[in-house]
Amino acid sequence: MQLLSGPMDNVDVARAFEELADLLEIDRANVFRVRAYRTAARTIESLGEPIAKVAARGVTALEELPGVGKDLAAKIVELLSTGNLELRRELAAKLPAGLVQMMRVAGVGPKRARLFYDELGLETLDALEAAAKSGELRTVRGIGEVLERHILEGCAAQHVRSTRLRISEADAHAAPLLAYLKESPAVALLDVAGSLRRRRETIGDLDILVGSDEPEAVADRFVRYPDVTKVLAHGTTRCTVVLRSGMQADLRVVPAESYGAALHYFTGSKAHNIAVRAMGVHRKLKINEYGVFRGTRRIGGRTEDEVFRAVGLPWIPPELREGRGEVEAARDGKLPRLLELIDVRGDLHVHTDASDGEATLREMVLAARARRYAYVAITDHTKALRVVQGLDGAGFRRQRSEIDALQRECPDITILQGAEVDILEDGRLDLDDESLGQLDVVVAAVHTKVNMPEARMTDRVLRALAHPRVQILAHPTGRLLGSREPYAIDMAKVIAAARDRGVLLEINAQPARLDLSDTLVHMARDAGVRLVIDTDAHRTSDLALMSYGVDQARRGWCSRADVANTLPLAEFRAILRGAPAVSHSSSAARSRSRAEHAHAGLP
DNA sequence: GCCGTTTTCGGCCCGACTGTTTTCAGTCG
Repeated sequence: MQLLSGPMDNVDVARAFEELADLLEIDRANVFRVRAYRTAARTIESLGEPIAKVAARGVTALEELPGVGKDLAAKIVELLSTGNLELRRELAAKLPAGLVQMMRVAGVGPKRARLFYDELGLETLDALEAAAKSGELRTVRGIGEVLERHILEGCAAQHVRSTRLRISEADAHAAPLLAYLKESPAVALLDVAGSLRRRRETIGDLDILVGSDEPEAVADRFVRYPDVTKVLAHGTTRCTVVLRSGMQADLRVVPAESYGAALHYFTGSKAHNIAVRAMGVHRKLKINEYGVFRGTRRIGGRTEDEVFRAVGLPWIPPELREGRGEVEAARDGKLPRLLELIDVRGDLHVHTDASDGEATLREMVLAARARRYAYVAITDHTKALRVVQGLDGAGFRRQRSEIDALQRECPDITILQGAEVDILEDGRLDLDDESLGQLDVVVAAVHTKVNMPEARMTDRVLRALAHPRVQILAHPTGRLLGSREPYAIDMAKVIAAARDRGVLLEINAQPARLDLSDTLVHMARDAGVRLVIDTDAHRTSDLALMSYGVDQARRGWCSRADVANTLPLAEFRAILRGAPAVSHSSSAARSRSRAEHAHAGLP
């Protein structure tokens, strides 16, 4: 952690607490004290609003956060006001920062890092690597030839730090592995668990659960999977391997009567499991991956539902299991009824080869129709985006007549003409008002000059939202997972402006974007902002990405009512900002009505 | 360091695997 010039955000505060937890662990502090710092770090990182805002409401507001008490609330205030912590300075004075780096090496935890420092004086990762190479490490009690080799490999891996994969990539790796396991007659039950089942936007490793009476046979088949490059652990109920992609995969095998308990346990998250098990403790129950036990008697665990029921809860969808209040909401009967893919009736952000799409207007519309959508908005780029050959006013007028012709051919889906209008550097729109007025849907987005300071970027977007024709703000933070951080922008202000002006905020379903993030979705929903889920499709196959957007909306606690493109067309148009009181063109109205009946499965 | 449907003190989720030593500590999830 460094002293920061600007104010600390939630991630900065969470990282500071995590680092403190590492240092305390090396310092042999009480394990529960260490855990308290980690719990608070998770709470803050997944908070729906800036921690500074909570702090501004007073120290009591901080203490109301789960896992934050008097002491940690004071430390948050200290961090926000000074950028550092007295405790951290004290620990740093006696423990080199390199010890925290050493803990990142697989096989090195707090105990060994401390041992290497105390006995060999190792202070950095490089020193650890050198000691492993020279054989010096083996003079430490508990370190043999094998651990020395593992640590050496771990040091090398630090230099090519493996990153988390996008969820779509993890899906692509998981599917063939699951199919391979399913071929074995020993595999009775099979599910992916972990963060992939919770549908997190990025995935660190694959967790696979099998129900079987022949665990050894399943484990043996798993480690023989052709894509396995390394076996890290090979036990009877648990195996860990590294796949050719560099991704780690864990297998756990349990008997069928334990399957639900194991699925719950391995789905996580850790914070969620701790919350559920704590409820079990109150009821004098022991919950582990083998079942729910009262004393030695198993009282449940064949299904997940039995686990939840044992502690008096309804089943909680995996997407909500992040320890962000879902257990309390379930207890109070306040879980949202999450939307589903089948609820989506249209896609409102679709490109064609008129700008940077790969398919023609006709191909995209037919592909949308094949998904049984009631409506689709064609939203090509405007001309300021030079790299993609956007359209100007004349271009959109030409496209309108093409759309009208195609609409006559395809009465069972309503084709809306829209645009993804560039928000210029000063917040003006890249299309004249008259042309904007001709469009059915106006989607606005920032694409250029993405490195502006926060105040200017925020003003820029707020000015665009103030334009009466802007109806949807696309990929609001501009992030690209793994390659570009979100713009510096005050999303609390953007959300408030969207609410006040009736602008819809997009959940962009592209797996590299998933923008808004789950916590921002939650924050927007709480503020009463309506969302739309769009694929930003540039080819027909992209329309299938809608499921990733739905996953993200579910992680943000959205029900159908929170997402505008679950509405029938007439209702969707009615909530669009600046919508006319009565619908125009009678032929369009007729075709809309037919399309909606088709979607609802009516004659 | 947090927290309260038994508690303001005394708990805190729970187990598997590995490498090492020879009964277990450390790490990991």
